[in-house]
Amino acid sequence: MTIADPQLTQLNSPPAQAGEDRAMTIRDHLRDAIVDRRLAPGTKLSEAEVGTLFDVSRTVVRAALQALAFEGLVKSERNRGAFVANPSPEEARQVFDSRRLIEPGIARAAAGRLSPSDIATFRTQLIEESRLLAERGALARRAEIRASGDFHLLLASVAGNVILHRFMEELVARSSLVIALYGNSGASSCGHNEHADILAALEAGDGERAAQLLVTHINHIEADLDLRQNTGLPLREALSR
Amino acid sequence: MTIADPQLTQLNSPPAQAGEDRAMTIRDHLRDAIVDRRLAPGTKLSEAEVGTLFDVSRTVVRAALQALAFEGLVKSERNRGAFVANPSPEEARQVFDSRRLIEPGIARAAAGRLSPSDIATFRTQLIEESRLLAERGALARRAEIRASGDFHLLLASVAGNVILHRFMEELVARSSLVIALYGNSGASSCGHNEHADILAALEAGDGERAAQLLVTHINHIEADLDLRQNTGLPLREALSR
DNA sequence: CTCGCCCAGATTGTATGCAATCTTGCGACC
DNA sequence: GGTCGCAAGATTGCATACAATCTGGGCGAG
Repeated sequence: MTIADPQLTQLNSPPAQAGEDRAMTIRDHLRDAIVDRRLAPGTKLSEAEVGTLFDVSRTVVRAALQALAFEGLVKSERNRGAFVANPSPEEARQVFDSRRLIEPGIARAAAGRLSPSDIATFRTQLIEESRLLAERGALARRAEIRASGDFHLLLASVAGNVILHRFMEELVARSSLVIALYGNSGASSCGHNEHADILAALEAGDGERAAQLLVTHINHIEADLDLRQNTGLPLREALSR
Repeated sequence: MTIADPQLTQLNSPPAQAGEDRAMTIRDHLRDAIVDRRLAPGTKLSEAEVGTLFDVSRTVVRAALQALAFEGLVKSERNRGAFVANPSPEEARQVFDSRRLIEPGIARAAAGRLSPSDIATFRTQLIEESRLLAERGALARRAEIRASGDFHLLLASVAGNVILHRFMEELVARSSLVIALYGNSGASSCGHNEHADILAALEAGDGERAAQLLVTHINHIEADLDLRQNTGLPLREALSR
């Protein structure tokens, strides 16, 4: 354990981690850390530092960072390095606009393909969400945001379109970032039982209603944000970090 | 000019190409070649070979190939290499499903934001399409598919959502691949004057009509494909190449 | 005291070398 | 004659070394 940064624990996975792709493993760890807000927006991700933390060479780190940059979670500047993305209010709006456009269609598609096993998975998911909602503490809060996103990803998965699923993965991840940045509520971001209502509509085969509920749900999430343009200072990530 | 492969011409760009990103340049060249079908689906993209062609090291090539893999234009297999994507009929359907979901929303958004300068750009674009439509030959055909895609990208650009624009870039590129693979028409993929009709609706501020026309347009494109599951043989890219 | 230049340290960009893995052709054995 | 095994070649995965570029501080001129 040569870990210096307490933010990034649970590394050093079993050394015999099957010869799978180490870059993707690092990408996933970093993404989790970003979405969980253990890594604040604007944080510099030095290749050497990340490489040391995961005990790999910069080559592998670069691949992971490139992947995250493609997903929009990391902003990479030439000859300057990679930073955790710091979405502007405008970008935040675009994320939610995109979701309002895509998710209703996903809901309609999912309504016609929901299998009993899917329903079971959804129920498990909702129970987990409730459990986390009841808990207190920053840690549970993180897990809750995460779980809330998983619900939407599950929906996309059921819809059966791999491309849209990937789009949703990106949008959900970026939403987490945005919520972390601009969320100002005590009433936790998602929560409520809107997810349950959506599932109910899906089970009833009413894709149209599920779509409508989803839009409302997304609106609620966005309404909880403070997207006023406080960032009048574009002086290079101005004091963002 | 140390180019061995006649498929890839127009390389060796001006040596003094500003210190910008060489990996992205290579990515763009490869993407053009794929979309133009100068590189057939299934073609192996050896790191060493590509590196030689562009006169860069494998490091840079790897970055370019990784980027293309993210976009879905290249399929990368561990320890085996990168290949031009060979979308299955199912993937092809998902591409068009995705477009039917996203593009109408883009059209509605664009309808409210169309500036006079946008209109001028659209007109130029349409003229270019007509010109290419009139021409004969495989080369003009390529350029026509390309130009047709550009129309849709222009639309996404006008809509003003960067995220959706990137999604559309990916979808349009993959559409070109699909059309190249499964298009069986004499009636060229897009063509018609559906684009002109869509623009007219936009100019009239009738986003709803533009959206409707766009869906019809996409349906026409897809209807021109032969998506029967001829690939009953999943024996690893079976004789695809 | 302020402004500007310049140099040193740090960080990223790229090339290359070596190890690991896959492919393929040949030969031995059944 | 066919099948399995194996070894050589080729290709990718990864690490490291070096070059290019940026950042920040110190020094000198005005």
